[in-house]
Amino acid sequence: MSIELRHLRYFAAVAEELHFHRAAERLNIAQPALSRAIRSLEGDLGCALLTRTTRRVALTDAGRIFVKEARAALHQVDVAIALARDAADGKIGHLAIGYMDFAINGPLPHILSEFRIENPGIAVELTHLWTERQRTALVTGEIDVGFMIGPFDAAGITTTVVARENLVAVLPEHHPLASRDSLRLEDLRTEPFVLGSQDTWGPFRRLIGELCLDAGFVPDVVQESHSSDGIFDLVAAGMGMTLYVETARHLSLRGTVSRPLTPAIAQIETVAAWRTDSTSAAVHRFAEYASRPPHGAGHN
Amino acid sequence: MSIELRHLRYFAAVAEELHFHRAAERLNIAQPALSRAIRSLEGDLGCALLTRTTRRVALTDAGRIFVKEARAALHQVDVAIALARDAADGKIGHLAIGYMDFAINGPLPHILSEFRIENPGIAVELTHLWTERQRTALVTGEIDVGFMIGPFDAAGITTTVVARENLVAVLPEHHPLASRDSLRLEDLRTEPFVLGSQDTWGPFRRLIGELCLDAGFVPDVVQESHSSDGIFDLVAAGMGMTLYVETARHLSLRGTVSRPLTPAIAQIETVAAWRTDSTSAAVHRFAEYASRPPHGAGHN
DNA sequence: TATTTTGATACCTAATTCACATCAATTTAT
DNA sequence: ATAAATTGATGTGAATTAGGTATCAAAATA
Repeated sequence: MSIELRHLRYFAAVAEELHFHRAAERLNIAQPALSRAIRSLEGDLGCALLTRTTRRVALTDAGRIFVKEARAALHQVDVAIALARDAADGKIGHLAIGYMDFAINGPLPHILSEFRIENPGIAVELTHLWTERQRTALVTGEIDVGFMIGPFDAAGITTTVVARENLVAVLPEHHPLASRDSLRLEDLRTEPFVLGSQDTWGPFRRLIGELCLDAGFVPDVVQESHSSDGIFDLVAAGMGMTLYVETARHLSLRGTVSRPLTPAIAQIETVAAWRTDSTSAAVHRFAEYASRPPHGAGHN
Repeated sequence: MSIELRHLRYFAAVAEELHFHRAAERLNIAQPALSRAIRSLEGDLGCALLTRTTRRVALTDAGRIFVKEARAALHQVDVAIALARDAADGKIGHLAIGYMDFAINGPLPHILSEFRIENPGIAVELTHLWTERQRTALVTGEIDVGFMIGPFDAAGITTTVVARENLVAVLPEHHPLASRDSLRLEDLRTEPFVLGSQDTWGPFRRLIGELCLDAGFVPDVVQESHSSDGIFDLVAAGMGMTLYVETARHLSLRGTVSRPLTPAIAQIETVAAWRTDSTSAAVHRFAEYASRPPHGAGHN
């Protein structure tokens, strides 16, 4: 009735052997079945592909062109099959990742570079999103994986902690307190603060607020910024000081210095999160990398 | 057992509708058959293409990639079918044409240009071959169509006359006889002749020989050349004169002049020839053009 | 003239595909 | 909360079809 891949496979074999018996042997079928299949194919096409005398088989012009195109079609099917399997194995695919500042300045680059080297077939797309925004992005499928401040509880979302860091105070380079090796939170009672904006840095702002309250004061926020860079620039400009995660040490080359807070009053968690019911093998594969204990530059 | 186009067609429909019942309707089959076919496809692939709840159907990553590739495969099959049919109709194909000098200086360009304009899908390959050589080339399939001096009789070869021309005498520009409007063959009795070489211009040489003998002399051949250009160059250089078909008038801009032979003692036939049993639709199509009566510049 | 080669045909069997009826799970409506 | 509707999966029997064996017919070869 209609043309199937079987017909193409059979015809390709006949076109190569130019001999029904040998072609049938190669296809592991009997010669009459092959003869009939080819005739049926010709019938469906409405044109002859072969000229057969009882002694010789030859391709017609149409046959010559058809084998070429049919082979291409068969190859394309093989490609489709191979790619589907690779995709199922998570060898190829697409991954939309959302991240916030602590992640990109912390564990994310390392996780990402390892992942990309070992999974070159997976295209990764990075989007900067504040923690709260990632919640909806995960649910809508806008992103497959999110990196945000923990703890992060949401129905149907699985998380794993990728970093657990102490806080540091970040001060202008020439600030009086910069001469000390470490600081207590209470020492900052009267200092002007530069912090992330309330709307985009919600969870971290709330955390800072609680810690300061525990230390017996309300921070005097003199400036806000949406970005880490903005905050550091303001600190460097002497507008005030800020609290950040340890990793900020790496960034202390812009007129700021960072000093550990002692005692270690809080551990800031950065978590990776993805939909628990995700069918994406790429996500599962990535989740493994995110769940590995941090290597090297960790702090213990 | 093995993946067939049916599976791809079915899956493409499901992937578009994301609904088994609607997809089945579009495919004109019942829903259970579709469900089973897709499961069988997934089994063959060894991976899931769809996630189905009882209420919702969604593509997996593998499914997303597989539809794309499967669609490409289906398209390639359609292309194969369309091209095979076009080839059978002679809309596309390949044509190897052999020609000798009279043809390329005569009717061939016109036939060819009409043919190529109206059959842009057929690739034409031209080969210069002397008449005798075309006989074997036709049989071996080296060429599909030949243009040569007629009559041309060979088993299994069909011919059609594409030109029937009178002879002209071609003289050096300043030759005494050039002053006359027309010449009789007898006038050339004592002239030196430049003719095509015996081995490659066999039929024409024999013809000239017979005509001269009828006129009561044997031509004094002082020079030979394999090519028309070579002959004309030798004539222009004053080595002698030659006989050629009328069409040579078009070429009389190289120090030669041509004068009709009167009375018209011979009609030189140029014929097109092809294998009678040719399966090539391109050949049949071309044969139509060759068999059309010559237009325009003909002589009657 | 006999033999071999090779594709086509006849006939039968086995596998596959499909449709109908039905089920089970889930969502929607009342 | 319960009934109804939606939707994909499953069971079963029927029909189509692909394949195998035996055989034929034509052409080349000895």
